[in-house]
Amino acid sequence: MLQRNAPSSIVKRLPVYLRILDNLIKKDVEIISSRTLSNQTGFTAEQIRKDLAYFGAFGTRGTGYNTVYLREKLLKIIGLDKETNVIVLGSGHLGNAFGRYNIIKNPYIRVVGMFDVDLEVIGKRVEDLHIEHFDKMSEVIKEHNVKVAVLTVPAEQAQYVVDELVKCGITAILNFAPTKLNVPKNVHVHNTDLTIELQSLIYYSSSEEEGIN
Amino acid sequence: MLQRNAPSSIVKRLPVYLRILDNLIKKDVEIISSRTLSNQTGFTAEQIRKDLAYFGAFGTRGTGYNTVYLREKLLKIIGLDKETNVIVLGSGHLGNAFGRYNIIKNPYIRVVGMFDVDLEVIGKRVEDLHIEHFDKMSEVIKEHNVKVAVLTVPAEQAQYVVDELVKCGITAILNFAPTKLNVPKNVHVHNTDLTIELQSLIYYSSSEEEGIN
DNA sequence: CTGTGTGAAGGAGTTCACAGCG
DNA sequence: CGCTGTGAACTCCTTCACACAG
Repeated sequence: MLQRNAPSSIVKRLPVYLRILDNLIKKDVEIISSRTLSNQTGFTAEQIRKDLAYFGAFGTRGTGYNTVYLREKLLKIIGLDKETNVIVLGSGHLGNAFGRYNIIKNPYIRVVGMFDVDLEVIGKRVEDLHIEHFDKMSEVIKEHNVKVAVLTVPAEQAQYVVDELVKCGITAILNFAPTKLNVPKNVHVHNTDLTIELQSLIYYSSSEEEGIN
Repeated sequence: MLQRNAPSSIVKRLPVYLRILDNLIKKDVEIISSRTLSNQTGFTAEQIRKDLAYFGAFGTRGTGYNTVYLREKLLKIIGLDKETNVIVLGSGHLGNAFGRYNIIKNPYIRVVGMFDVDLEVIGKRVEDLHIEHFDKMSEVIKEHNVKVAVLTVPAEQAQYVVDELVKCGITAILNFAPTKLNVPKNVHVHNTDLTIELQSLIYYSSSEEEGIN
């Protein structure tokens, strides 16, 4: 049942459900229907039911989903039922933002290291962390059994850093560097390229304008 | 030919091609084949050809694509042939990172305003900008004919800010706030939620581990 | 009688295979 | 002969329609 090969189209929606459940539980809502979830997510109710049903029958017919129960199931499915340690590579503006970002204050996810090569920033404090030299990376990865890394180094250094990460046993990388990373098949990379996001958005921003080239 | 309703699956790849072309042109490469582009992007060669052919026949059979010519076509298709002005809402860590990010040093895109409500940060300098109060937003949007906004405010304020943006004529929003935005159909929203990215990545990070619940 | 769970239909996007042009 | 351009096949995902359980 709890495979790790669910369609990515489903996987990327699971955290959305999780967040909404967190909010609902905070407001002491005990039951939620797929229709209400639909309103809050923008996904269709059928799709939400299919997504959840993919992992098992978590709802009650005629009633809906128990928020607390569903949340626990989702945590387990995603792998957030136990704390996940993460490291951040690169302490530029983006890495820094990431190290301080709310994400991190998420109870499930903990940043256990930030690394850079710039001697000027090494030793500086970001929240309760000190920026360390890349050299220390493998040590920290072993110590905290880290499997997930956030990559915010310049494009030119990205592949080198990734090769090191892979050697250290990292299996999932959130890549902000504007370049294609080559990794073994067992390593997952999510690319989040701000330039690309913005540029593809610009395509849509000029809808009303001229038609022909 | 130059519609604004190309499949989003294609649109999101266009900026990737553009970046590679920029790099190639910098190295004085004049011709590129879909196969080589495939190696550099990870997309299949067929897909690349389909993508480009969607907008017209830009290549030369038996040879490949002229880098400079293709780049110009892509710029026009995306809408980057003329400078695009952008504003950033929220000057927290992420907004700040964005305001300073390379993106911005992209010749096509210019950040013409950063806004916040926190009196402590208003007036501060980010690169060559001063953070201004939200009140000034509509003025700046009109002055620079801004259509694109980057939203990095807290989730609770996001919808309010978006409603204002829409009133001012913004048609495309890059949303980093972890919440669903309600907008008219003619406004495009791209959601980039760092928590969600990271959480869905964690799903894949634990692939080797236990199987059943 | 409400809302979930799900087979079946439909649609979108990708891959295949090859025709067409330089 | 090489590489683009493209119909056709295929795969994946979403939507529809409804059976089914509380």
